[in-house]
Amino acid sequence: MIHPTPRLRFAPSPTGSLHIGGARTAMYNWAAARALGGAFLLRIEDTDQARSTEASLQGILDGLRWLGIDWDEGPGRDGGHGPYFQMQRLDLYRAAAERLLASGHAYPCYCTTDRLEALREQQKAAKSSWIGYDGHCRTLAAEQRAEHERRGLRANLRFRMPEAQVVRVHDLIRGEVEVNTRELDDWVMLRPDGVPLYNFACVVDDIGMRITHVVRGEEHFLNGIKQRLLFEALGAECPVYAHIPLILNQQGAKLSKRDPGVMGVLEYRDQGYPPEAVFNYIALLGWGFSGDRDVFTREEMVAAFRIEAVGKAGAKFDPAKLHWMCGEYIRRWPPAECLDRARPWLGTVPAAAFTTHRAWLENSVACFQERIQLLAELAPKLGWLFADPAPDEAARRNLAKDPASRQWLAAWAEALAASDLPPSWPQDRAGVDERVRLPWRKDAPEPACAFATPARIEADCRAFVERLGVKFGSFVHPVRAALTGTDKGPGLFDVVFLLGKDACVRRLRAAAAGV
RNA sequence: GUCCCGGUCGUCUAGUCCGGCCCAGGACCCCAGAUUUUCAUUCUGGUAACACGGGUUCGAAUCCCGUCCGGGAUACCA
Repeated sequence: MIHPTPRLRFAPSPTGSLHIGGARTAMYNWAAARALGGAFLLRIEDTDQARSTEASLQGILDGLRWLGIDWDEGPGRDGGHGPYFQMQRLDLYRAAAERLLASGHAYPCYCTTDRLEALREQQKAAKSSWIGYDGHCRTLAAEQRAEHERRGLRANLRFRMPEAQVVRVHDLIRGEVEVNTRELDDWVMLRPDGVPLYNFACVVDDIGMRITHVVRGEEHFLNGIKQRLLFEALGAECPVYAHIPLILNQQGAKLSKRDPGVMGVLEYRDQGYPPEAVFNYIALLGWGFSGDRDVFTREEMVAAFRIEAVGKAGAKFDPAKLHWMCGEYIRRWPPAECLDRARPWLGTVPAAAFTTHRAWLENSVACFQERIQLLAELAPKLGWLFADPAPDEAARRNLAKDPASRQWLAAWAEALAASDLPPSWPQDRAGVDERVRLPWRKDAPEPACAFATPARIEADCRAFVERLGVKFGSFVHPVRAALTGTDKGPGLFDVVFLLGKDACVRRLRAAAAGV
């Protein structure tokens, strides 16, 4: 037969947030669809009415969009195979159920929940090797059914599984696997109220939506067997299956939203994880780009992705590598982009600075790009730019280390007061930062600037320190402490350049005076 | 219990299909060193793995069997 256009789907139930596992499943389906030149659709499996919520739905859609996983068909994008919400497809399930009832593939079951529960208890208590529905209503005669109906009992519809039949499936991940239907029971397809259960709705929709490949978590492997039989019963061709291994927590069990350190996709967004880093990291959970590369773009992933290349073993989620990945991306951004991206987390930065001191802000951010892994880490590191900082413990130590340092600070304050340092925030820095891009690297060409550049500040400083007759290092530490209130941060001459004359002089004098 | 799947450095993995190029490569983490005014970045180096036992073979991480360990499934959830 002619190969149909590949069509893959991600089919979440809106009963919670999009977590790492779901995101990866969506991503692999998406990447496979793109790689195969097919379509990626989103179907919402909202048949669990008790747990489905609108908020969850929105969260899942937002999470997917944030990661850059877009869908060709689904909510908000009609592709002619909708509706894409299962609760809007009830008549389709009803019709399929009628057919299966007529063909004998399905039968009504009048067993009560109580009886079913008792049955399970009994099977467990007896340490039965087999647990499941006993087929009580499987062979009900027509008159018995009529009798039950007369008494007002409402039936579930069950699928009649073939007895002891070996079903052979080819799974893209697992290869050939045989399962005996003996292991499976007659499962419920449809509730009395017409709401379908997972396996049934899934198959009816996969047929209706022309799905060709199903990529999902391995917890669905046995469902795949049930579904294959249903496809056959409905006279439809079964899609190709790929059951991918689970993502594991630190203990090696299925990753749960309740595991410590594990968050929903949107929480990563809110904490300033770059989406492409999260995407990149998640892709690596069970799949490798190549033997020697871990960092790649979405496009590169699509070009390289093959479902069969996904591993068989579960992967543990490692927050440390995710953080590294985030830093890796942040460092690569141009400062302007970093500033824009970090804007939502820069609430403590005076709003005016974004318009009047844009370039200065970019320079400031640039000085920290190699020092952060999450965008949320930026704001706390920028405080000293706007207000004279109170020295932290390390800074106090550096200030107190050498009693003579107060004289140096005072002396350098006066030297700087007489120098051509750029103006301090919020004074107008008139094109200074446009001309001098930070962080300054010693091999970079010296830019033309009306004010002292980091390179000149350093040269002057070294000469000054030499005249003073002290070790450069001993001089620099208290200065940094006085200027930034801490012992870490960008190169000191970037700091002085960014801070400008007034602020530097003021802080050095204050520190010299022991304030 | 039963069925299914898995098991290469602490972690993610390459290599496994078509045995030799692997006394096992890359990345994260960790450690040491270099650069440096701190931190960070960068660079260099290091520690560290084929779960175990048999078998097949001239030769096995790669093939076969068993054991152990781990995970998943066994719903009127998805």
